[in-house]
Amino acid sequence: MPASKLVLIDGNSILYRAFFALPPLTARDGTPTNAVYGFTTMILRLLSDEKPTHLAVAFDKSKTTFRHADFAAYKGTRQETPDELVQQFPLARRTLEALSIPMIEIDQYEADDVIGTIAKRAAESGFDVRVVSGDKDLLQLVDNRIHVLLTRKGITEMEHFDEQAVARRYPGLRPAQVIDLKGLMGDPSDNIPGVPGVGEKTALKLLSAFGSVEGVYHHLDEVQGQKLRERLEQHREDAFLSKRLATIACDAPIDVDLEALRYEGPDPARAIAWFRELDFRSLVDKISEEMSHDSTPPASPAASNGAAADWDAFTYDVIEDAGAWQEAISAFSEPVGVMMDLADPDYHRADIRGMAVATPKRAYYVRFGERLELSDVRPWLVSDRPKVAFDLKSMAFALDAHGIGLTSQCGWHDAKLAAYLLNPQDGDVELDQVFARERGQELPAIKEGEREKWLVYTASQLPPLFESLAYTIRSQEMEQLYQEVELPLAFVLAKMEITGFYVNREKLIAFGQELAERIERITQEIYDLAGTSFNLNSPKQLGEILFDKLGLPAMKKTKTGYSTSADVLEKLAPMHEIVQKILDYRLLAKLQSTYVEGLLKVIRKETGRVHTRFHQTLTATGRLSSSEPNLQNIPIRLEEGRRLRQVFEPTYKDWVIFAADYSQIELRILAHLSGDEALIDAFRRDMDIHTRTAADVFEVPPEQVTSLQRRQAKAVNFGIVYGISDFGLAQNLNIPQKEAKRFIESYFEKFPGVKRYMDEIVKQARERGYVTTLMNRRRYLPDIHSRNYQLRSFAERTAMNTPIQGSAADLIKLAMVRIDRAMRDAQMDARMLLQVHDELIFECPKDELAALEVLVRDNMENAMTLSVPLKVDTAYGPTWYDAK
DNA sequence: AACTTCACG
DNA sequence: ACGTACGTGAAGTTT
Repeated sequence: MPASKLVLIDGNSILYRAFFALPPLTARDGTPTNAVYGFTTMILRLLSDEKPTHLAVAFDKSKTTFRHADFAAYKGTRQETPDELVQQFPLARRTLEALSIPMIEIDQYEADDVIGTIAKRAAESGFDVRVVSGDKDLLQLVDNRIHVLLTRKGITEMEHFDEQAVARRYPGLRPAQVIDLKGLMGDPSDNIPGVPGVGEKTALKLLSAFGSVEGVYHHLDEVQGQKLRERLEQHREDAFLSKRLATIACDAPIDVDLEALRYEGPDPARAIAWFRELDFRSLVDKISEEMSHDSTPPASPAASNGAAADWDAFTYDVIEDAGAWQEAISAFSEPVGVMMDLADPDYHRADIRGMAVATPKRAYYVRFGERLELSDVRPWLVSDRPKVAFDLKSMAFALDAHGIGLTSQCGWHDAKLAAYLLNPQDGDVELDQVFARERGQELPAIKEGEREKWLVYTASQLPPLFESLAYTIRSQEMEQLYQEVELPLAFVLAKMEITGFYVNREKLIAFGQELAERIERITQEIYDLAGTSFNLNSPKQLGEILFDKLGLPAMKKTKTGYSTSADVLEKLAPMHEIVQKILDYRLLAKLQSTYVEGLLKVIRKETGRVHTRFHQTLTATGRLSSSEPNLQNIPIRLEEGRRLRQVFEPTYKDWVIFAADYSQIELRILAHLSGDEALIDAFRRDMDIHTRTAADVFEVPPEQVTSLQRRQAKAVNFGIVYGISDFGLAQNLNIPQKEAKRFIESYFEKFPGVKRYMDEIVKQARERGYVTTLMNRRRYLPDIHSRNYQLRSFAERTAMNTPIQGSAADLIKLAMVRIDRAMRDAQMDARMLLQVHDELIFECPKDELAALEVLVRDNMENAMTLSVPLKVDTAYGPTWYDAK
């Protein structure tokens, strides 16, 4: 049994040291945080290095202490504490609260005295004691059980002093003599006088000869040097006063039970939430990481709130009949974690074997079979009893196959959605990553034969996980976004995935055959022109043919060789017949491999439909993405590709495909966010925005805008939304960079509000470390402070783009939730099929078309009230192609 | 697994 | 002097 180890920290001293040692640092609201940051990193370092069993931080309580009664000028030369530091003391206290570290302070005593008193008492009780400070005075406390750690240059580096180390630092000095040393030398920083003319060297010599201040004066006549003797004589009072002032009171009236200082580790959720508030991003990661590695007691992080149950000791009951099920659920009052036991990791083809239902207190595995069917648990699953899942959409999908339709009324929460809102830049994260990051908890690996136990254990941990996440969601004002948008949307998306989109397989195959013939023909033509056959799909081989064999000029290089991208080939097209054919080949090959073959692979035999997956927790901006197949990038720009849309048909004869898309949604949002008068005016007048932009930028009447000018203005508008650069615009328009620069300057002159907004949002990103959307969706931009130009510029463009792109995502998501609800209320048969960022696709019986049009338009246009109107265009037809 | 290219908003 | 447009997914080649 190792001895108990008490670490005592001199809070004031460490905060001062950190404040002066670290460069200015602020939280998003401008509050200075550098001292707290240093203080916190130092404490975290101590926790991992020293592994204390007991811990406390001492603070000075009041400005005056018993020492001022003795000597009014004590610490009289101290500069006023800078305001930036004063502000950080309350933050430091809150930090300690968040880390569950006790604080101690006693009226009329300094932190030193508190530390000295407790240190001595603890040492007597057999503790190993470590005192942490930046103040050398504390060295007087050193003995064989008490060691002192003094900060060195930085803040986390510590010098460890035991008795030998003190003697090395002050040759021949015993710790108890530190006060005598101070008595003779004085200490300008505390305005302790000492004996003038006596410095460290002299004082040490005197003390090695006479042992103490008292000894020195007792043997004053033996002191070498007349001048020194005179000075000592003259300042006898000062010497004794100085020694008294330097002496730490180890008998302060403190009523502290040492056991109350026992340290069980912080509650990671609390710590992380607080560090987030302070914008200590690196510490959020660090604490998650450290805690996930450090699961051994006594520093078990979550032991204090009983959150992290012990895996080895974890037990659960198995429920196999309806009676046991009823009994189990009737006893739950708090939120229950639920994990479905799917037979296949792919939720689109998964069968439900069982279900884990658990809280940290009671845990069950529900096994479905003859005595208990899924339908028996249906009432509970759809009830409003609070339940926490991880990835509700997949659960809703799987349950639908059993006739159980979850809705937003069913009392569910989704920890995955909450985690995504807090850290969208992490992408689609798995359960274990969320536990590690949010709770500092390492989930056990799923071992052979322990699958059920793993599911039940994990389910039991979901409620506390969600509680942490929800706390932070609320503190970041994203509750509405979570409650009213993302959570209900999960059910809408599940339904859309379940519905799927009917694909006419015969048409698709016929289209593929047509493509195959054309590809065959064009391939032969290219080989003839090249004089050799090669792999047309290989940019490397193609580059050799074009640039080496045919001697065409290489315009651009990639990491690995010549670039053969479309924009390069387009420039080369006039120079050789082969180039256009290669472009044509690429177009056809893309359609064939990605769309015809790709789509054929994912048509479900049973339904004749494709069931895309919408990823709700993936993009950094809040958009959805779509995969297997991706139905958000079906060709439209070129007629050749657009024809693919003819294979997407309604499920039933006499139904139609109905499409509704927002007109210029991103520029309208920019108008709203920036408040730019010209832009707002343009939208209020419902003008063609690109023509209006061209008229302003090129200073011609709108009627006289040429098609080239409009095209260029359109590119400028895109550039603005993306976070413009002259280089990017030049590249896009294939014009000189200088000219692009003139366009941009001219744009900002005509739309000064946009310029102001762009400057402001970048500034805000720098100050807060993140940007937000209309619904408070947040994206962190750590690179905004990078010294690397490229990274910093990228972060700045992202700062400009994300509020626009993300707000558009908020808007259409909100519209989807409302449309779904309205369609259900109206008991429509029509179904929402797809979302493509600014448009929604439905299939609809012809006789519902008029009602659907009104319902959809109304909900899309009025999803939010902005300073410009929102405009929606609609269309319908027998196939997706015709809904234009 | 990384790279290139290209489809969409 | 630097070297980019914002957000995605899929296919094919090369390493």
